[in-house]
Amino acid sequence: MGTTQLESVPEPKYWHLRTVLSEALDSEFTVGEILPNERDLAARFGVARATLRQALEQLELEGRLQRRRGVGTTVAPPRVGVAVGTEQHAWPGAKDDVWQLTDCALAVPPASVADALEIGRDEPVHTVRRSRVTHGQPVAAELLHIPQSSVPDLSGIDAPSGAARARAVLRELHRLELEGQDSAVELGSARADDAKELDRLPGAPVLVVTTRYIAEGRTAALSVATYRADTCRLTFGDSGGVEIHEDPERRAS
Amino acid sequence: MGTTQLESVPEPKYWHLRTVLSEALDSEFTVGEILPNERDLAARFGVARATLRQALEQLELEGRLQRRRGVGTTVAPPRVGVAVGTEQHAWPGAKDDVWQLTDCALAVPPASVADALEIGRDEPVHTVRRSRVTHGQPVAAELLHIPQSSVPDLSGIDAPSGAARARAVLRELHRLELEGQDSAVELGSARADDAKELDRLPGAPVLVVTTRYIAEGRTAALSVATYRADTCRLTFGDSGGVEIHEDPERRAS
DNA sequence: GAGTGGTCTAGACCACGCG
DNA sequence: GCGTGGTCTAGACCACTCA
Repeated sequence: MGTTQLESVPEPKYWHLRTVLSEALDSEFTVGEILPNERDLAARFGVARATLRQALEQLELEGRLQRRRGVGTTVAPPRVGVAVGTEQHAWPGAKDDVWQLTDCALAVPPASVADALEIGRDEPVHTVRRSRVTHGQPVAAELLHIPQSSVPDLSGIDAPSGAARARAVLRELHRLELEGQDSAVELGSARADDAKELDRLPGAPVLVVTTRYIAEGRTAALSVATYRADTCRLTFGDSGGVEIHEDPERRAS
Repeated sequence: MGTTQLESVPEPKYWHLRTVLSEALDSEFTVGEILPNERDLAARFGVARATLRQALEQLELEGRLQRRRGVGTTVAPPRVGVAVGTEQHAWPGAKDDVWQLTDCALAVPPASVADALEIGRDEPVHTVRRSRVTHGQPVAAELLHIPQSSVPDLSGIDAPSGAARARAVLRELHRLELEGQDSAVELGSARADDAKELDRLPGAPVLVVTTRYIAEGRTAALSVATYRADTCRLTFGDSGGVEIHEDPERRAS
């Protein structure tokens, strides 16, 4: 390890502070423990509160800290591994699915969704809202867009909205044969409604997972799932959720 | 771009500003165009520079803007899709691999890497450094950790380091039969050296992809790849890199 | 050297959770 | 009502790029 040396160009205070705090978290704090408040910490390190906050923001982004207004700053537990892709593809809402259905509505989607579904921009689609909870914590909010052509036989469904309607839409969707799926992950920021569902403030960093479900040679459904970036590690592949715990900043290499 | 309007709303100024700027980017700017400088923009919207910067930071996180010290703020192109997982698993460095080998060294890895490789914490491993370039831009830096037990037959390799040695190590690794692999994605912040390679400042948000390569019933290699979160969309599955372009903030839903 | 974004300060007030 | 983190201000200076 031992890398701390004089540098021709001094690093920013907040960055140095981040390192110092990070090491303190490793050695002197336990998960869930409450840190001193920001004003005290800033005074202790002899910096302005804004500078201290910059360091805390970094650490929060890295999943080391959790801050809550009106409460305080606590040491975060290690990120939870959340399986988002498995070897065997499956429709959303298949059995042993971890999502909770919350709502369903028929409406015209944003243009980007219409384009991905390869439908007209004025064509309404069924949009199922789901949420995902792990270890008692909300980790993701999802909008699942299903064009009417994928579920043509929805007659006899009387529920105009709500979880009952969502179940009916998914049941219809499952009649199609799933031919494939692919996903993309990118960084985003939580809109107000997602933020609320994820128990975060608007603008909080999220990992946006966009999944296309292919059936009958076309995109039969499109999922846009918003995961809390601070608490989640998304796992893909054979052994979803199993213990890798690589440190995302790799301080000690 | 509108002028001095900022009506009193319950939402924070910087958030509203972000929305206003985002809409202006959609309608009044083209990719690569230079925005007015921060001092002018702040004055135009009647806010302090720090507040304006908070809005710009959000937009940069979302991949809408690119800021460079000494130069200015420009409108970013859409994120590039980067394939990081395919249906057919393959060793790193196999043919039609997009990575550039830069270096290789034998050293004791960080504890987290040793644990993931299921080796002793004092055992040295070969660490290959690679970088990935797309469309002329650096998008990722990787450390590939290979325990000595995976490449037992490295005699006759004289190069003590450098790309030549890296090639030799990978060639040896390919003699094993790859049985499986799995990946995890999480948010991190760039260390100084990765930041330099990615042409970003330290602490820049990155997507850290950790991949375990399984051979002979154990973890034969561990890759920790750091992707620029502002410019990349990581794709998994059948049709890596093909055109989905979901907006990560989904403004218009 | 001029102009840009990046860092930092020392304050102020606000919104929220909880007793 | 009090303490917390969240927002905001109006400055200052630094580091960098480029003509």
